[in-house]
Amino acid sequence: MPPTIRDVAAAAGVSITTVSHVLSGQGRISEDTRRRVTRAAAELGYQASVHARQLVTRRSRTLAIQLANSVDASNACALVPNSDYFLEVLNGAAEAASKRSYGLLLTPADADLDRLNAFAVDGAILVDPRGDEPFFATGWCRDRPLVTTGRAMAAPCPVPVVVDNDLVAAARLMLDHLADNGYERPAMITTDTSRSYAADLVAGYTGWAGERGLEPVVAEIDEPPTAEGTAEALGRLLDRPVCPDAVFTTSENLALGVLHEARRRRLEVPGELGIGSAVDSGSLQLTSPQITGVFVHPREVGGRAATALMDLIEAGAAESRIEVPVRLNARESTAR
Amino acid sequence: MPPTIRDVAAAAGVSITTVSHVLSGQGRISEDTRRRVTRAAAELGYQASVHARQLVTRRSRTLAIQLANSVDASNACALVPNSDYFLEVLNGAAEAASKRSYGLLLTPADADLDRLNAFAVDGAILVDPRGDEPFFATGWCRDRPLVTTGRAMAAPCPVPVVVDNDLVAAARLMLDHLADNGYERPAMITTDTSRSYAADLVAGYTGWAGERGLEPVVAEIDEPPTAEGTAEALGRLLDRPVCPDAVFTTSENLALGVLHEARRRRLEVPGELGIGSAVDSGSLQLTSPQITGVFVHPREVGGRAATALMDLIEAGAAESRIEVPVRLNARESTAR
DNA sequence: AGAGACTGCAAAAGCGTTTTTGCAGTCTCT
DNA sequence: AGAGACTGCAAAAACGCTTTTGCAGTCTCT
Repeated sequence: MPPTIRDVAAAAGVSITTVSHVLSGQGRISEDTRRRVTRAAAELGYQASVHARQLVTRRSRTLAIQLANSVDASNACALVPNSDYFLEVLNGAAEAASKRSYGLLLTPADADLDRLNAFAVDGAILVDPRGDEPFFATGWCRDRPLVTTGRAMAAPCPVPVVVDNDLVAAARLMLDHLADNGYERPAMITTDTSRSYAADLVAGYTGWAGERGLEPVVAEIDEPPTAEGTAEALGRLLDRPVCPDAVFTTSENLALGVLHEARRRRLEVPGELGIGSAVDSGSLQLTSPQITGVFVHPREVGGRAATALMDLIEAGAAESRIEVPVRLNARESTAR
Repeated sequence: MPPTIRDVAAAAGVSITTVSHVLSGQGRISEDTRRRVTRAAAELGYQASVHARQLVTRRSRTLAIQLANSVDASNACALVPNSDYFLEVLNGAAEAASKRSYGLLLTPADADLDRLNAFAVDGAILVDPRGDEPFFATGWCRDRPLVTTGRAMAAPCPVPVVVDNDLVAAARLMLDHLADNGYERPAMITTDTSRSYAADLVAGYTGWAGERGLEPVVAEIDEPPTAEGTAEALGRLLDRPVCPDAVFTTSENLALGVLHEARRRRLEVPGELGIGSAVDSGSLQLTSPQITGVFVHPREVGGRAATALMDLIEAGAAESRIEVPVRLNARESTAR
């Protein structure tokens, strides 16, 4: 049995109150007593019980974080999807949390309300949720603050803080860039539009096309997005009577899949087909040609979300909508 | 204030003992009482306090996990390094933990002992640690079990469970493959050899070279490994009087960097230079040419580590050394 | 019919902290 | 010298559960 505060008090010849005060730097304690207690604690190797402390302070300095829990290609659950974007959001959140001595808890992907409630967390960050996650159930969000990245479109209750990019504008940025480079018939490949980022991008695309009198051409692929599904979607687009001359994808992996399939079909990129990804990533720079993408500052997204959540926990308030800017990184795949 | 067990007891007209027993399925309770309590709990929206429960059970069903906490290229701390390997280990651990209702806590990268002790975890998984991490301090590992992936070479205390690949054999597998394909002067590029996987690979390489009477040529690059550092290391190797005809790297990112630099130097791969990575990854299949790698089953590594840790926590015992097999995935970068 | 087993529930003892309150004793001032 | 402020510490009340123990009352036997 590890030593308790009582053992330290006995060893130092003081009350447990005094021990607590010394170790937490509270109260008025004489220099002499302070030294005695500190020494006794060190000699016993005393470490305050986290559980007892958390019970009384009602804080755990832990944030739950759930990344759009897709199922990966091998049908294995991926708590952290294999995507630079989520990884960067996670790292941004981790960095911000770390600075204020918070930890990040990856909750089981398939956990229901009861299982979620078994974890001691002060709040949760939901990255690109749909809104049907158990975190939105009253039993969870009544007591603990929630921050989302992207809007939870199916959420039954309002969320106090939403961190988001203006992805409608991002779509326009990319499409204008394609038009500037002489592409006349951009098509779009998207994943499941039940998440707001995909919905926004599609909305941006259809709006833009509408203004120009173009017929919007959108191929939606099934979850989970696979290389085969992407190839098949590209095939559907290319088989149309009026064949698109550029493809705009909602994620980096789709863009990589499109490039791969284009190469297989001996389509020249960027000559015969332009490719642009709505989410930039380091991996888009390692291809040849390198792929154009919209950089959405994922690290900042994660960081702002974590910071807002901690503010909500500690101060009870935070900015309710945080918009992170986007930037187009033009590369070879759209330069003809 | 959320309802407590006392509120439920009052509403159902029973003692708190009975409420606890009903909700946890313990003890002998009549069907009628059971229903009354269940209804009262549901009506009040009662959720047992995690903190109180954890205090008395002394369990949090949470595992700390720390991934070789390097610093990434931009000098930002990366709790989850941008590498398929770590991501897969993490997902493997998450999946295994999820199955048994455990969560995974990413602890602050720079946390000292006191800050680590502020988190309620039942044990920790250290992925490729060096041994100087605060988890190895007596104040931590005395009370809680520890499992490592790879051997913590500088650890002050023995670790109850180590999950590892036979990377000496992995190196030989790759080198034999290179020799079979006609490469005669393989060189090696490695990261920091203070982690056991790099040390083992280097040992495997020098042993293999010694047996064949070859002079081992090893370039070690500084932490953190960058594209520039890799390019520079490759340059050093190529400038030697006897120029290597193949490069064996300790990680996927090094291999990608080598391929990139080789292309820049107009070196033909695999013709003039063979490339093999000691750690396979999905990204090695997206390059052209695709890169040969040794698949080390990272998902299984993470899964076995988490399972062993949970066994240690619940049963107090687990297999002490777990070896995960390796497999060579030969691809275009070594096929001449 | 009486002994023993069984049933259904409550009382109470923790679990190990934090924090408020209170109380002697000592200082400082007029 | 006496009032008031200040100092250094302890007592005790939470925090909200789990779990052991005990105790009536009811059954089941011989």
